[in-house]
Amino acid sequence: MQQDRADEGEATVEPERFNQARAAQSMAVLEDYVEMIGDLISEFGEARITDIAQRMGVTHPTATKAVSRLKREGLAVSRPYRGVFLTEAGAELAERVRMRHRTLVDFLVAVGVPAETAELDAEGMEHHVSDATLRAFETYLERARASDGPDFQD
Amino acid sequence: MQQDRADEGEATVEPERFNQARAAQSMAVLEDYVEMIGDLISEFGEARITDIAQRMGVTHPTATKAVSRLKREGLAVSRPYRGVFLTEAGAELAERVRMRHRTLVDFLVAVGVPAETAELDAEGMEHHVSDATLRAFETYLERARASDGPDFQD
DNA sequence: CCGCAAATGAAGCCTTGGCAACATTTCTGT
DNA sequence: ACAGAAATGTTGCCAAGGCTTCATTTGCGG
Repeated sequence: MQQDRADEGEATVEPERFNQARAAQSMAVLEDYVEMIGDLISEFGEARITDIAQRMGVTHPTATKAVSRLKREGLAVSRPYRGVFLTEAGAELAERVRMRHRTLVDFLVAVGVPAETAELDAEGMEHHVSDATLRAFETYLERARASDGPDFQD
Repeated sequence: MQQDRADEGEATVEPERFNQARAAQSMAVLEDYVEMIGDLISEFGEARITDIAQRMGVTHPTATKAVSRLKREGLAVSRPYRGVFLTEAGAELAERVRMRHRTLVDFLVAVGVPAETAELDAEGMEHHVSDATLRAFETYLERARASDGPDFQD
């Protein structure tokens, strides 16, 4: 293919950016479910389809489908008419997701985002926060806490 | 429905969070395309399907379908075998998206995220940044610039 | 002005993630 | 112990956003 116009140098790397964002997006739902299942297990010892569906704000067939995918990906296990449980990989992912979520929310609040908004935005943003960025947030939080930021309300 | 367990108070609002994230997600692709089309129009005076596809990192039928959706949503116009153009609403959205993207990247860099990473992460994150959060970022940037941040490497 | 390559369109397929409707299994209370 | 309710599973539908393959239109060079 010859593009006599669209190759100002960046056009070559540009697509990669979007592909990466799309990849992150495909993990997003899995992450949400895994985290939610982890929460339910912590609270009740098991995660029932009904509870998952309710908390995720979807109908139960949707939750079932998601769980199937989790099982296929080796993140969860379950038997018919029984609760859903996380595999080791699933539990690990859940923990990572939970920590990332917490860090992001704390960070947003620290830079002046209202707590409620931070919670809402974090839900969507978190899946796109890379390790490098997360580390930057953590560093920022440490410094902010150390220097007791002027207008930080933590 | 009666759930004797899953109503610790927060279970009622929880789903809303996810619904909102899902809604944002559904706009994400549109936003990307609109911004990209805006870029192409700025550069070449029109946006050709081929160029759009190339920059988005997708095949041309995918780009065509996306443009169809944009047209349906009243964000773009086009005639068969001709370039794609933005409606007023589309141009407005493109501008908003572009500014939000820029603010987010600047902000990330300001808090210590490496420039390249910031660019990559922003691509996914931006679609979930609410106006309130964006304002907080802007405020932060203003202050940081004013006080010439102590340990910020800008 | 005509042919051929490039660009665009059209059709059909896949997966994901929603949904509703219906079938089946568990569980619970009498 | 059993009937009805609740939970779960199954099936089939839809739209979005990918893809490939094939048809058509543009537009350029000879």
